[in-house]
Amino acid sequence: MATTCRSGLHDRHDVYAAQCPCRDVLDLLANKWSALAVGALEEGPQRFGALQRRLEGVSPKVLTQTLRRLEEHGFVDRTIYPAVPLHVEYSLTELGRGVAGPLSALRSWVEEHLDQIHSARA
Amino acid sequence: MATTCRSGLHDRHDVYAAQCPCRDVLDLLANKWSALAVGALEEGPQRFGALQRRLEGVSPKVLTQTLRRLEEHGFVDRTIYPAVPLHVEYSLTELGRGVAGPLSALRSWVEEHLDQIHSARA
DNA sequence: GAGACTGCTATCTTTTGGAAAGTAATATCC
DNA sequence: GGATATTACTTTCCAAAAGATAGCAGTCTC
Repeated sequence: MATTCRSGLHDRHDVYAAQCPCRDVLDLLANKWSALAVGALEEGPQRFGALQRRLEGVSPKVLTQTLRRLEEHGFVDRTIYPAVPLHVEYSLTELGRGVAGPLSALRSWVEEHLDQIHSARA
Repeated sequence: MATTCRSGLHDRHDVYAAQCPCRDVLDLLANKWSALAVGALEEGPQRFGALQRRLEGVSPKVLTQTLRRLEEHGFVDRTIYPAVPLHVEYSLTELGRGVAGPLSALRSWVEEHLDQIHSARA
């Protein structure tokens, strides 16, 4: 079996290889709404409406898409409580709590360096 | 002057606020090609062609766009050496070297956890 | 003069993003 | 009993962005 996406002596995956499934995962995670959604869920399980309010400006369509893709890849759990009105809760899986670190670092970096970025503008 | 994008006791910026300029920066950086480009430039200044080969599968149009946006925001320097054939070099600014950390962490996390992600798939 | 090299633009098509409105299944209000 | 509210979405439509492909300008080599 060909391992086109592995490289180097340690046989690791390589995001720089076009054919590596890493690319799809990076594409999913390196994305504004995913970064914000995972960050929001870091504070605990949340309902659709709460997430929508937290991620200011997200449309329900895009939020649904984002959450479903995160769920497909195993970063988020979706739990339905069959109450009325309908109650759905999203939470991070262990994997989700894992990426939360790097994503949080990126978000924080942006917040902390915005003033610098502003003055460095061309 | 209104500081709609600042929140909390420490008067920091907030990526969750729709109107905060943070959003634009997060959108620029939390993006597949930006993450890969900054990572490639971490190894030293590189020419357009070299970057194109490194970021397997990127089209020249998208690479140009990505580099120009990174340049506009002060993450990348573009230096033209008026030689023949034309010689253009891209390199990270100090700000660029700053984000390189968080972005590298994200890329590495993906590479290191791909197997887990694969088996966690729904 | 044919081709190669570099760093792009220009054009076209496909995909995605975002705004707005609609839906289902109750529950409660008046 | 009809109107309205709630939750979590779909659906539809349009605009913006991403991606594939081709071409160009300028010069050097063969």
